[in-house]
Amino acid sequence: MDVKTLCLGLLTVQEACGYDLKKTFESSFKHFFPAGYGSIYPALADLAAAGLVSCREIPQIGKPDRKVYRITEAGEKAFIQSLNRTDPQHKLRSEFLAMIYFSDRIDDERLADLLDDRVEKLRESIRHIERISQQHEGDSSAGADFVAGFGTVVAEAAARYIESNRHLLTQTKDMDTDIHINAATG
Amino acid sequence: MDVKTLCLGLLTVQEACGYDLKKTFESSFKHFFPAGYGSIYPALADLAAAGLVSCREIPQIGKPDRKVYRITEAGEKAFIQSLNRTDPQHKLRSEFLAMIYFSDRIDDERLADLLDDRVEKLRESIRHIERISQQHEGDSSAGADFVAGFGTVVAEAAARYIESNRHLLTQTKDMDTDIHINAATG
DNA sequence: TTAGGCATGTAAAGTGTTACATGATTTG
DNA sequence: CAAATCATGTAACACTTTACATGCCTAA
Repeated sequence: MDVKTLCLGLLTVQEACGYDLKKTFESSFKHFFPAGYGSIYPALADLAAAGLVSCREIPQIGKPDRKVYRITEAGEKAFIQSLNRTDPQHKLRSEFLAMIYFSDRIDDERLADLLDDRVEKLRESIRHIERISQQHEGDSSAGADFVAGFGTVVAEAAARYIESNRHLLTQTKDMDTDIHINAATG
Repeated sequence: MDVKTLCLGLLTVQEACGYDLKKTFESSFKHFFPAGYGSIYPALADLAAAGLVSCREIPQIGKPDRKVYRITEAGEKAFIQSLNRTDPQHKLRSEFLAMIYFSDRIDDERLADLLDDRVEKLRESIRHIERISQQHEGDSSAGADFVAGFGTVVAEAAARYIESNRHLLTQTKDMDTDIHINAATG
């Protein structure tokens, strides 16, 4: 399940050009599978070379030709196969948590900024998911809804955890050392 | 904040060889920053070449020499700097969610397996964190505790979300289409 | 007039993953 | 007798990120 396969999957729904796919990545996949032009365009070229998609060039004025990709029968098969073959990974790589692990080496002001920023990014992610869910209102698939809900729930849990436990990290030590596993209900 | 910087950070606490560091990655960082020998050994070599750590070789019988790395003053400085310079990322890349997005193309049996596996991995991760927290009982830093708690809370939220909403993905449709944002407690 | 949207890509650098290669000692 | 632990690393591969390169149209 790399960017290539994901592009193939999106093309099972609708034909699209690289620019379109990038927008879909930005809206629906951003919170769990980010991708930029640098991976999408090469992916499409590879898929075309492998015969899994066909490409039709639409001339435009003042812009590069729009290359519209459409999935082939071989592509459909390959995608279904990849859904059944792959053992899906779920990888987190958090520089944020790595830093916090060393919080005793960070002064309180900087630490507060780090925590504030992270919470703000989580809240922004939640807003983003809400926004796109409203746009797709009604016409979204069960999978899309599930994935959006997952992102919201996990981001909320993370944000609440940070807010409820950040006091444990400040160097002004008081003796309240309980970790609040159950945060206040939002 | 790459593997290199993280190794440097661990060496601010205690001198260690590559093998030791790998164990620390396995125990404390596994759930948010995995790393294997293939990244750790080259990282140590780079750090030594840059003069950020020194290396002392201890001869052993029947094993390769144990290379014990100790941080230098330049290394301490570089680490503190990296804690203040870097804008920390927090990246998720989930093939699992990508697959679920296309759940309407997956048959119910396979889908159930995918969801079961993910929940089991989340629970295993929670048990893992609990286990290592008990081992470090008392002598762990505030940062380490915070990061462990974060992992637990987020994994629990994810597992509960999956359990509470998986019925929405099965193709045997009943008309109950509510997303359960607030899952059952405990 | 400036920012943002539309539309394509390449090239190099950076990083991580996986497989390979070796081998004694201890524990079950 | 098999598996795990200790202990090192390299090499090839995969993949992504970032910067570069181009340029018009539209809306504020």
